Amino acid sequence: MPTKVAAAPRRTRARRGEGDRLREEILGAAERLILERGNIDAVSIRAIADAVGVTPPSIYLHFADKDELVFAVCELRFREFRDAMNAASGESPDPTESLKLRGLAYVRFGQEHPEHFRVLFVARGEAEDLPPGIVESVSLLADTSQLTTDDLVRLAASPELPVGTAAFLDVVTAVRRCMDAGALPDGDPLAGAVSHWMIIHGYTTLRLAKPWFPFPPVEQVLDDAYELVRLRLTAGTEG
Amino acid sequence: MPTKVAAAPRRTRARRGEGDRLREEILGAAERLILERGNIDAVSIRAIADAVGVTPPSIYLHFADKDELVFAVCELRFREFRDAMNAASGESPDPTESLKLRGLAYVRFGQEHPEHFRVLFVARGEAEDLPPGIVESVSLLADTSQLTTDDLVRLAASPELPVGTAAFLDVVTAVRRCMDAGALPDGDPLAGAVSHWMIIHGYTTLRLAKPWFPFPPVEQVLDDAYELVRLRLTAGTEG
DNA sequence: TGTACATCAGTGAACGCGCGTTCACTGATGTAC
DNA sequence: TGTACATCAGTGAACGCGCGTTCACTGATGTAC
Repeated sequence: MPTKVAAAPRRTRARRGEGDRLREEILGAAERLILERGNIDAVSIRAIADAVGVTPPSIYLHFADKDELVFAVCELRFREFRDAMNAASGESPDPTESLKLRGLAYVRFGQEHPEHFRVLFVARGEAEDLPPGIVESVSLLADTSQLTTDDLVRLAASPELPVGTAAFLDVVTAVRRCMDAGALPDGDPLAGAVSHWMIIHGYTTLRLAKPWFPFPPVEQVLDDAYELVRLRLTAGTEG
Repeated sequence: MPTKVAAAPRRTRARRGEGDRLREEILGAAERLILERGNIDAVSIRAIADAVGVTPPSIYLHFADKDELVFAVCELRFREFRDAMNAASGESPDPTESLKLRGLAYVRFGQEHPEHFRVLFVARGEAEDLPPGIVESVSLLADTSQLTTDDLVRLAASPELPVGTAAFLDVVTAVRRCMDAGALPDGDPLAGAVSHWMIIHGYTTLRLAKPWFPFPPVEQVLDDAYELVRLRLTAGTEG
């Protein structure tokens, strides 16, 4: 597995105080390379340095080691992912349509950035190396069903929240809005959001893994996902 | 990432004509090592040879290269996976219960053999390197809705079918049985099976990727999956 | 029954490679006087 | 305005490592006569 990459022309040296410029360029190149190649292990420090037009040791001026660099890239991409979801969601004033557009954006993100998607949602989660702050933010999910829509919006906007949790809270809020509008029955919006996530995620990952399989069109899955949320909200209030 | 493994005691040499014995041992060790470590790339030829108690070149007596070995392991494990599904499914005479048990076995398989699961269902599917025979078997799925339950059973039993396709046909058959028993409405059992697969797969992969997240208990997901299948069968006959 | 020989399951040493990371350094840029 | 100097963004060469794979070989096992 060769890791050669068209080397960028030697870049001009940053001026004093502009050291962060290289940091940004490294992040950009790493992101691009991860996207191009399949595996994150297949992207080497050397390849990243080459792409930026710099020597490998320069990377260590900005990141302690490879893990720190990979983590930084993920954070960045997770933020972009969340923004994409919210942008798609905002394209319709109708909460039902808005939730479906959110699902559509999820599927599209997986299709268009399969490697970043893999890093964000598929890479094995180790119990030992939890993202910082995730434990607190999860315990906070415990009683979202008591919160109003405004509470949820405020919560999702907290800057100290891990971006993954915030992105999930956006979905909870979207479900909650459907309930507010009377489009979905009252119930626990978190349970509904989880159901939505599961089926959309299943569809996205299976399409990536088995591209030859005759999966149904995305519109049908979005409709099914919506009805599944209804099902869960109803079942939840019954039980 | 060290790849050292407790080396097995030097094994006794196979007798003439028993060359396949080593082949089996290699497959067993490879399977075990893939299961232990996360990544399949993290399992080296050397580690496998060590675990078997043999030198690395011996591997090449039985497999052309590493890819061929990995493929053989997957085939083997896919068969075990399918057997596990069918065994679980057979534990109840009730078709509804049987379908749910099948889903439960899927989730359990993912939980208990996360790395094999990853290899079978998560690894990126490249359009160029399709498993042999998959194209024919997929085109064969086109009109399963016309087939009787017996037809489906016979089809799934065809020995020349790729084991993945066969395992999926087992699910189609399970859905079809629910229709036969009147537990589910008439419709396209293939569409129902895909829906079932999507949500169960989504649940399984998300639990693996985000072990800290408060996902609902598996029983609830199995119930939801069943109702989702009903939803799809109904929607399919309407549209 | 004894022996020469072909077969075949493995061995041992080495190959070239790309990797992450370290270390001593260089030379342009800005600052103090 | 001119110069000595500290700062800092990088460089270049090398480290030790594990990898997949190759190649010439060895020595036990079975077979033919």
